[in-house]
Amino acid sequence: MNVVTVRSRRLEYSESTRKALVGSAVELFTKRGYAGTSLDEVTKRARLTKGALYHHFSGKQALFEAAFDAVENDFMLKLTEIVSAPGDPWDTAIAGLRAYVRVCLEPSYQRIVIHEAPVVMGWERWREAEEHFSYGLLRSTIEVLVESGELEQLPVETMTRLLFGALSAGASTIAGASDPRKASAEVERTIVRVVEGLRVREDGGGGGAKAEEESSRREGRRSRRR
Amino acid sequence: MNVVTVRSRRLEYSESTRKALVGSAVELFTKRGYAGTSLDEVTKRARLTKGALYHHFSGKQALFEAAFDAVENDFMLKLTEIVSAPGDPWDTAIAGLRAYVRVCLEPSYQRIVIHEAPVVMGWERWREAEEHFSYGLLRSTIEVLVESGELEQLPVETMTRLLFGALSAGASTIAGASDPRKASAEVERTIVRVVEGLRVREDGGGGGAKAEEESSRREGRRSRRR
DNA sequence: CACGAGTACGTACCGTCGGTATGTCGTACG
DNA sequence: CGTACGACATACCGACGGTACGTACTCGTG
Repeated sequence: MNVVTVRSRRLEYSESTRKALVGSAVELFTKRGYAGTSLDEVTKRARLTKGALYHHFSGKQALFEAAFDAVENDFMLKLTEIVSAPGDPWDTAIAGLRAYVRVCLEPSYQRIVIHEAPVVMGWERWREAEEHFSYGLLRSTIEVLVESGELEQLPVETMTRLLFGALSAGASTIAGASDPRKASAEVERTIVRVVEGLRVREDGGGGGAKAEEESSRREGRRSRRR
Repeated sequence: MNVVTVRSRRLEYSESTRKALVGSAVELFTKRGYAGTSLDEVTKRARLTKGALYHHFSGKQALFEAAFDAVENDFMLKLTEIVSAPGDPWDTAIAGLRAYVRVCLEPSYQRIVIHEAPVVMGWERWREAEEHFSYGLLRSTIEVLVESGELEQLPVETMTRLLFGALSAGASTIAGASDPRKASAEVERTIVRVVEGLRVREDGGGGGAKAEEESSRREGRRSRRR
């Protein structure tokens, strides 16, 4: 039984055209946005026709989602290896934050993932997709920090959302700034400061007082939610 | 020269149809989004035709911006009076935060202002428009807090952007949650905690200052505790 | 009151674009 | 070597944004 079937030439061609379509879509969606991009443009740029497009994708939305996945996969590889690197969890998390801010400078990520996707795919579906990418990454990072006692005991889900929103806004700020380098530095500094504001302050006798004060938020710790 | 011209009957009619169009647009944009709403639908719902629409607005975008302005004006009135109320700046700011979270529960604000507007109007134009509304409000609030020494000395512009992003994300979270009331409470608590993390730590003894801060419902806390 | 002017719409139409139906060509396979 | 199927191309449809033009009504003026 030949488990590994010989890659036929047909499949190779097919995959190639598919990649061409997605690549073209990423470029055009980045440049002109979803509504501003016509499928004829996409196929023309890929030296194909709508027939090819509708053979590989069920429609414009599906093409967009493919482009979305492509962009996400592209950028998330670097981030995962940064975040999952060994070392002090706090430091690696901060490093991840900085790296993410840099990722957000990429126009394709900026426009497709952050701006257009929630509208095109619908907010719910976008959130669902993001679970596998940057959002999930941020979430797991926060989870680790909370469980290791570095971060304040707050609902992880909510905290992730808020931080994610702040990061996205920071990304937009940088991308739209007249001096991106300066903006990038400011965003980095501010976001790091925000996160440090959420850090548990271990001070001599603070531990006891804090344990008392956390009485109302026990659930955030245990419940895995759903 | 008659500065106060007599309101002619025609102008009254005209204004009425204009309002009908905007109202219809707000409803439909909220329900089906920008792309999912056809102008024929909008005009039909307002018992008019495209002729009327294109007489009052230059196109679909302009209609959307009118709807955007209407929604913003509607909700920002309450917020401004909350934020500009006399009293301890910190407390009123926190109250404003809470109020804003509640505003974000409104579907029209959620969809039109937060989600669709940046894509439809373009991010730059959206930001510019927001200067006159919620964004500007948040910014001036933060400015006051920084100048009064309550908040950490960070770039006001950047801090506003990040906080605004966090708030928007919180709004989205609430709107998309299966239990909006619970989500709303969590978002409120978390965002308040984030802001308090940015508060200047006036301490004799490290973080001990936050010992009794748990309830966040201390109204009469105007003692600056220097 | 007559009347011209201009505004506030309605109607018919055009171009574009997403999507579909159908044709065609090459490759794998018996 | 024929045939079945996958990988496209081509032609076309309907919906929708936008435009051109026609019309009725209002308002100022003599």
